[in-house]
Amino acid sequence: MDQYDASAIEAKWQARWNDGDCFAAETGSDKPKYYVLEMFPYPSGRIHMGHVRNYALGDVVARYRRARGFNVLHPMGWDAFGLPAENAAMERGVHPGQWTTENISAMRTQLRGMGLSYDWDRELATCTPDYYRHEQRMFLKFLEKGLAYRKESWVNWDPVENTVLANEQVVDGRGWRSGAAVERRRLSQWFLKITDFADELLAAIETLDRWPDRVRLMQQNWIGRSEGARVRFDMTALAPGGTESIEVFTTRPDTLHGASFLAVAANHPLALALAETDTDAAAFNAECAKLGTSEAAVETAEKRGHNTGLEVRHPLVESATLPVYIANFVLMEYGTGAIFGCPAHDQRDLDFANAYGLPVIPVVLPDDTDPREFTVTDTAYTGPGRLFNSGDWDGLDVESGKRAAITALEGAAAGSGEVTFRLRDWGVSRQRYWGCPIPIIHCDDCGMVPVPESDLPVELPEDVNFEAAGNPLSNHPTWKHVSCPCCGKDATREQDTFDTFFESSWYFLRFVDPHHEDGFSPEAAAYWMPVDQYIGGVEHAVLHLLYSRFFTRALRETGYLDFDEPFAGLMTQGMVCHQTFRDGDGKWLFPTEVERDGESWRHLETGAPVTAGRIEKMSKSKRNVIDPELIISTYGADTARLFMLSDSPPERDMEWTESGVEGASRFLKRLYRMAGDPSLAAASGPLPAEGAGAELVRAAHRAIMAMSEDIEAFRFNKAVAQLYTLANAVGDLREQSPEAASARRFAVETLTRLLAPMAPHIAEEMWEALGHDTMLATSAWPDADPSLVTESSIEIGVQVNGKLRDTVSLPRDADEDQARAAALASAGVLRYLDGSEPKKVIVVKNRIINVVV
RNA sequence: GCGAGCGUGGCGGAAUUGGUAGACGCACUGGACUUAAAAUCCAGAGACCUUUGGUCGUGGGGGUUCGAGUCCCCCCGCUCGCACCA
Repeated sequence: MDQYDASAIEAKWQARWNDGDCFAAETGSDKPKYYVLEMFPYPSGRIHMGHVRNYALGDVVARYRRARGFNVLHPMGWDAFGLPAENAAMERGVHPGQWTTENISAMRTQLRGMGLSYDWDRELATCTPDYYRHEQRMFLKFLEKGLAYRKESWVNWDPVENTVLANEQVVDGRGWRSGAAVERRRLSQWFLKITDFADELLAAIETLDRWPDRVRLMQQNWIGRSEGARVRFDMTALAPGGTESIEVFTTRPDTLHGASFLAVAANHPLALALAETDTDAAAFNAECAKLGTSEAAVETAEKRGHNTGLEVRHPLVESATLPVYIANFVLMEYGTGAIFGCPAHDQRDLDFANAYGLPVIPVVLPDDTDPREFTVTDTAYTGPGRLFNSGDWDGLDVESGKRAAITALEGAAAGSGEVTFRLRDWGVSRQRYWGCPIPIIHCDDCGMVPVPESDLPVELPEDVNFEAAGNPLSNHPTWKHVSCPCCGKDATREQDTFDTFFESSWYFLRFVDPHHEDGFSPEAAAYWMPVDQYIGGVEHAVLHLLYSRFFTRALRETGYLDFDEPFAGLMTQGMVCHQTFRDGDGKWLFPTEVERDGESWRHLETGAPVTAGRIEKMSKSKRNVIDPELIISTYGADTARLFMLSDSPPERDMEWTESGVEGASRFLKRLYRMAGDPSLAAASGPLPAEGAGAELVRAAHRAIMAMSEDIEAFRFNKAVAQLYTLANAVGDLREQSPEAASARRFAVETLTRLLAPMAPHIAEEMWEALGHDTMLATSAWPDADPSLVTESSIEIGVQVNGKLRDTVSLPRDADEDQARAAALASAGVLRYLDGSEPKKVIVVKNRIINVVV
């Protein structure tokens, strides 16, 4: 057998798989289905190591399930709308569509070179009208159902580029490209009513038992459900803006008797009304608006307020009144934009009360505390206890107090129990060209008119100009001008496009039926969905994964499908990291620019010393990237894939090292030599039933069992270790006999089949070398014979007083007397017994023997 | 601040319900082969000691147990998520 030539072998098998159409998902199969999906990539132009890891993981699952007899759906596509395409258009004058298409074809070639078992017939790109026309229709259905609406909201506006910026594109308050100070601007935006599903999305998290706890928790926190009460405080006199009362949300209605002030947000309607006549209030509001809500600003900002001079009545205590402040720590975005302050039991309220000399009235008494000795000065008490200073509620615990308060509020018609969520509706409008057009027409007479279904898709115009500032769709001379579908009058198209998360919220449904004229058929969705295993980066823990969960429900409400959860199993992979390097000037260097110099590093060309820095996530800015294409051309795709799976568990960050790649490559070459051993091809006799050869056969069966368990539990690093262990066992069998050769052949064949999901090309080549004319890609997984998995005798540790002193070899399942006798006769125990009887002997079958002396 | 997770050799990491800590790999050391190197193969390897044996050892300290990486309590450190959420 020749030297292992990765590129030739890999090309050969990729062609054969392709010719055999080996990875097509079957329609109408009676096999159980399995849908494995990796988060589809943005077509940036080249794959990076994160992709390699993601797809290597997914392909193991796909190939394993296929071998296990499942009808596997394993598709790939392109999340093809987005900002980088527009930037390329502006910087290089190339059309975003052309740029994207070229990138897709380059990346498709790269992915094909990895030998991933995709059903390429289902490939999709979200930027094609054939894809986005379906989501335009979905949107119109949402609109019909009241799940989409338009309203004014605040956005980050870049005054130089005349466009909205995403939060990530605002750096230190300035546009990332223009450098202009970003303005807050109110714009009419489309929203999807994800909040309608807040309770449902939260409750169903419990059913996602094959999701990482971390992600489930993040979604819970993001949705942020709070139970409490809405309380109305009436003004003592009519306030500016015709304000008769202020509504407040609280989670602690039990502390109402401790209320000593009311505070509203600086952009609360009352504050805005006051500002019209009160210059001090106006100044305060302006100051609050400037402060911003950045982490640092919040941390250092003191609690400040503006006393409006207005007063409200306490809703439950006759004749009691409270002053009303505008306060910088009250947010309009949460609850009602107003709070009542109970300084004794809320730290922020206490800080505020101390700053403005407001009363601090404790109403919750910690257990076993004397009320006369309980005071609150600097630290609010938020723990459990009994109510006091609270009239009828005195003596109640906090939970009972909350219920009593809600009952009392309802009785006084001053409030009621309420649940508030942190989750906000999803704003989907973007002032961008390279996205899906929102299928709405604005008519002066008819208002907002949906584009009739027969006119879909609303396609992006091709001839756009990126030279001018602003949205190219608005600048286009003709595109926006249409006649109103209702009255026929001149009207204009909506010129915003959808947030690109819109496309990724349903692509997994398009894959199940990629040529269906309605996007997908309910039957195909019912058969394939949910995705059995979804794999991708944890950075989508909230956004994409929450949007998709919402979208699935919205599609349920609009009759597209009849289930709730799109992803039954989720695995979040860790990042691929690499050492960083800098030269003497602190400039980042590529790993390909440096070489080892004993213990340290030097520049490959200049020889200048190089500082090796931290191991960090691969990123262009720090240049600590390795191009997958370089690895594949040097070592082959199998090596890259195997190394990705070795050593580190998939959910953890891993370090890409040259020595690690070398190790994986060495191992594959060793296996290749093993399979090419001519003595194996000649071996044809029966497998040995005893002796060293039989032990090797047993080892192979153990490997099948262990490997299967490890793959199913996504412990791929351990699965790789099983391969090494079996390979070592093959090497350890020195016996030269026909029986040994048969055993060796069986072990190497097993090894080859177990290797196939991880390093599929070389496994096929080995399989062929072993004399087979079948393909592993379409072969069944080997079965482990349970009777051969267990070893007949085991080494058991013998402890004296809990410390290991010896080991004894015992038959499996040896009884207690036998184990005890063997232990007491062992040299390690005799040394400690010193002729006397042991106090006690503990025997744990097949595990341990502990002699207590 | 709140919430969650994690601390195991030089490194990545193994270790069912508490039961022989360090599987497997990387790096390392020695040997074989070679004129030599690479590759390959074989062997070794937690630390320390008075080395047929012993002591220590899973971030630190205590506890439960015949027995603790694993369970309980208290600290220390790191990572991630959310963050003026009423």
